[in-house]
Amino acid sequence: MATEAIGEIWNSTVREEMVQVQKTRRDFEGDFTIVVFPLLRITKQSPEQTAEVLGRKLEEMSGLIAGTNVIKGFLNISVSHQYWKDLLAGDLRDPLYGRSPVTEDAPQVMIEFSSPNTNKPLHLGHIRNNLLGHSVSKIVEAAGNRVHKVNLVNDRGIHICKSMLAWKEQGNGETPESAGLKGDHLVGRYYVQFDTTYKAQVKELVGQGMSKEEAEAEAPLLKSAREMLRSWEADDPVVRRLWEMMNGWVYAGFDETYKRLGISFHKTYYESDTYKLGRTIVLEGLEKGVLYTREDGSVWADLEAEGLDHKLLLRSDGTSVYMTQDVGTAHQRYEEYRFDSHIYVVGNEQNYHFQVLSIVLKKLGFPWAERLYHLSYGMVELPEGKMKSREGTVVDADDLMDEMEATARQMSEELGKLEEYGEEEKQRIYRQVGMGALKYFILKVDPKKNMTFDPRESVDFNGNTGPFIQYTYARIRSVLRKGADIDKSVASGDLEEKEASLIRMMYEYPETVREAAGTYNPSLIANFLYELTKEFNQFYHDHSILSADKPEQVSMRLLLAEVIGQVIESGMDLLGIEVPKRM
RNA sequence: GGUCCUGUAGCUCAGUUGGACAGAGCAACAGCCUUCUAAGCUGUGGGUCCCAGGUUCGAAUCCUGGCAGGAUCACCA
Repeated sequence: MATEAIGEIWNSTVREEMVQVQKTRRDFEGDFTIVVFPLLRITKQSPEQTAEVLGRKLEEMSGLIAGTNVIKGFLNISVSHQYWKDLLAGDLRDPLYGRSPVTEDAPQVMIEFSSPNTNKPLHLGHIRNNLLGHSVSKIVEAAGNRVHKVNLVNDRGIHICKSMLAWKEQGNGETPESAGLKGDHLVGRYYVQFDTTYKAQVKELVGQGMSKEEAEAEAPLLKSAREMLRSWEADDPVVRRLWEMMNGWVYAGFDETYKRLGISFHKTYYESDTYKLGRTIVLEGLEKGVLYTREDGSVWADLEAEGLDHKLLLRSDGTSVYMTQDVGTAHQRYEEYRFDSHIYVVGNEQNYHFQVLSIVLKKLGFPWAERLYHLSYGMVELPEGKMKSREGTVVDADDLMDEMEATARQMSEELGKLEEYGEEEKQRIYRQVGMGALKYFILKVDPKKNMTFDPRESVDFNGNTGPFIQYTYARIRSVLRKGADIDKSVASGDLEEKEASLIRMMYEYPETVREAAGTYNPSLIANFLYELTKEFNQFYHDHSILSADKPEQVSMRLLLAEVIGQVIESGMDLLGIEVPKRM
């Protein structure tokens, strides 16, 4: 509309992007602002004049505009309160507001996340991965795509053999039941056990005069692990049985952790099934001349034209490497799903890998290579530095969740809330609040950034946190319970500025969801929710809802509260966070 | 050394396609619970947006060059 107005006044055509419409900043009056600086070349007038003239024209043209004001080169437009009221009584009441329907022929998005190793329990880094993957799946789905969540379990290899070996030699038949431990923790313990014994052996060999490198390669324990891997690959039934048993323990443990985190997958792939994939494709590429062979028989891709190095694709013994497998699984998944895009949620330490993967697939002639997207996230660091499993400085996922819930309980008891509720309901609320704090803390940060996590202080329950948003939601539920018999359909009181501002904020929700889906960035939604919640809290503080002056005003404010509750619920759902009805 | 990412208040982080005096929370200090939940609200203090150039009416944002931190460059996954 603004473009038309400009056309009429100054008799020239302007392109859409020359007219910048944005949200008016808080300290100025108005809802939307047009920045007129780009238009000056057309208008040949001062910024103030241009804005004045344009403002008057727009007021004439549209009944929705209640007024305009000009400050420097900024034309602030106030939208009529009637417009906001209509929005409140209309679109905003839809529980699916902000979400696009997923149709039969909607684009298909495949998203791979979690991807754990079966030799140790999940830690804080995995939590970030899992939460991101889960939330992005929800967001992408809310934007109208068909989403397939998949997990690729790294269940084979020398590292798995290490814990198997340690258990075999020193485990005395211990099981999760006999040890009273989650299976993944038990297996993780043997992985550490291996490392300890291995280091002792290396030290001893060095003491006997061996060089460190030599000792590391010659330590009998490592040799046994290699031997075990060979037996595994040769399908040795004894080794396979041990492998299946111990992996079974780990899966049971992971399932528990996943359940607690609230995440799930449509399909799980296992590397033991896929590790040979990709070989055929690579050999075809070799025939086509896209790849080359070295003297020893190994197969390589030359990526120097792309500014990268040479990359190994098949070992000299003809076996696959990680890259080869990923080429294979991507191909397999494309054949299976014909995905329109494929997101890999993997830490930024693998940026190079995914850069290469995409190039190699393109070289091999797959047009869908461009549809792969690496959602790369930063590391989670502790105040004292990086987490190192060998130094015991990892934050275990299960322990962390325990702590969060315990803190939620302690907090709640100190505040003396929930006293009249049953133990079961209390438990549920502690869980929701504790997990809400954890999830929100991680998701509110831009994925690509490294973040520091202080288990003692960082995860707070005040301020820009999950519990703050949950708390606001609980208050909304409370006021709705008390006003349950008030008719919300007669909502027609006058809108105060703060109320209009809340509606305007919600007006931006759908765009925020779209943007978050386009950039795979849940933090946009988290920060949006915080802004909205904070604004509502302020409103709630100095405006009474149930005892407003006029009945229609009570009705309107209740409706407003209800709608905000819905948006919070919807947004938190996209983050994978539950909202308690009371807390 | 090559490539990629990051650098904003004491700390943890926001900052929309370049726009108005750079924002929150935590921490510190001062207030507010007989009234819909005080996990809340109000106020005060706190900034060379890493540095230097450039583009622009306008730069935390874009470009170039530095500096600092992180990741990565395996016949590991």
